[in-house]
Amino acid sequence: MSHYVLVDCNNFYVSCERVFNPWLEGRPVIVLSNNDGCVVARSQEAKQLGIAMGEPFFRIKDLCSCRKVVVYSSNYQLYGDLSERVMTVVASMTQNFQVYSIDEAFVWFPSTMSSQEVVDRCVALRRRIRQWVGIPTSVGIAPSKTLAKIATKLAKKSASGVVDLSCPSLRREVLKGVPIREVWGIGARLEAKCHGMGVQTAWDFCEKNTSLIRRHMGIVGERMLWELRGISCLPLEEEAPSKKSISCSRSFGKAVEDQGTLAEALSFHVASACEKLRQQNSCARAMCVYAMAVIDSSTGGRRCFGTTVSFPSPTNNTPDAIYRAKEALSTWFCPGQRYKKCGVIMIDVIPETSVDPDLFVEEPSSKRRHILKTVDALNERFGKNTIFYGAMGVGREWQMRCESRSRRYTTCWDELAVVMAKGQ
DNA sequence: TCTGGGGTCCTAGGACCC
DNA sequence: TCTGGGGTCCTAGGACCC
Repeated sequence: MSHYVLVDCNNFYVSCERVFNPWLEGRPVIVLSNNDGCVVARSQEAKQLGIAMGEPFFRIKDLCSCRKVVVYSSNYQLYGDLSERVMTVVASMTQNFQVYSIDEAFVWFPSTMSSQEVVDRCVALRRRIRQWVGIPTSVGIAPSKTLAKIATKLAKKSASGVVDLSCPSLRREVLKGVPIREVWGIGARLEAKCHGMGVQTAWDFCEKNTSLIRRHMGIVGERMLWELRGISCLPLEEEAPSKKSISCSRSFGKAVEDQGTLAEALSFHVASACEKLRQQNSCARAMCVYAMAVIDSSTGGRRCFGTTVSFPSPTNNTPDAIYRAKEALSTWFCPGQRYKKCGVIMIDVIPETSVDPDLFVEEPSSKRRHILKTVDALNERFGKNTIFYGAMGVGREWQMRCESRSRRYTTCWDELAVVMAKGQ
């Protein structure tokens, strides 16, 4: 039986902040979503204060100030960079691994390795991530990904930070104590369905008849069943597949009412989306351009405006896409609305290599492609938006709130950490 | 005043084809 | 009298994840 391992960074965003601000250790710390909307990461101390994941910030503002909770806006450049460093360490110590999210990686070890060898490797890996990057992790080991998820959850509460669920009898005891909602893939709806079938714990689920689960929960349910029984159905995906759609959107710091500002914000998102397309060597056949307006501030009622534009030929060309987005905007823009958010979604994304040249559309010359590559390279090297299109605007007053962002210590020359030598 | 952003997979049903 | 069998593609909606 081979071994699936999940390496999960503890309270990742909070841990990133603590790397550069050690005084945050032992204190309640939270990190907010974009636009300082809601809570997306909490330190252990903040969890103990009863602050829930996803809680809107304005509701706990008072609690935070009276309990001295340290509040950060999210700093994705910092988190993204530290995530890459963690993944580099994982890659250096393992053969087969999958980056699953910004703070998680699955690792696979062959059945020729004994459980003890796997545990030893995980302990070493965990120690090295902590020492080289400064991020604490929890590691779970099991015969399937779904069980490894459960093992990792237990590891968060264990002293060693590593939990091995390879032993079937141990697994049985553990699963009896795991509520079905905590199983990977069970959300609110499926939880209710499970309760309806008399399933309360992961173990209850394991004991159900396979065809019954198949009937009620489809192929997804059956896979979960086998995974929980220790038969792996979800393989390691080492190559990140290309995205089939790419979306860029943001809420505004304050409501926007004029077309010019909306056009700037949309151009900004189009530029990000095209950059992402080029990064994965893809083009989009079409693009959805939309904005949301508040129609009733008392209920938060919203109305969505938008259109889908088909490109004459699949593209990842920023200026062309900006032109089309502005054209689209003028078809649905409605004066007097208070827009709260806007964005674009690139759809029908295909590999650049499979774009057939169109006889009737002018081919983007190699010169134009070269310009885009150069822009991307400059922004990669000197920081996001070092150079950008005029259509994206300069002041960008529409940008979201991020009132308490920490410095981008590892990605911005102007924001490096400053170390003072102690005077004599 | 006030609630983020970015994705994936599966299924069912309709349209259409041979 | 009386209407097959097998398949694909597309879309909308549902559910979930971090």
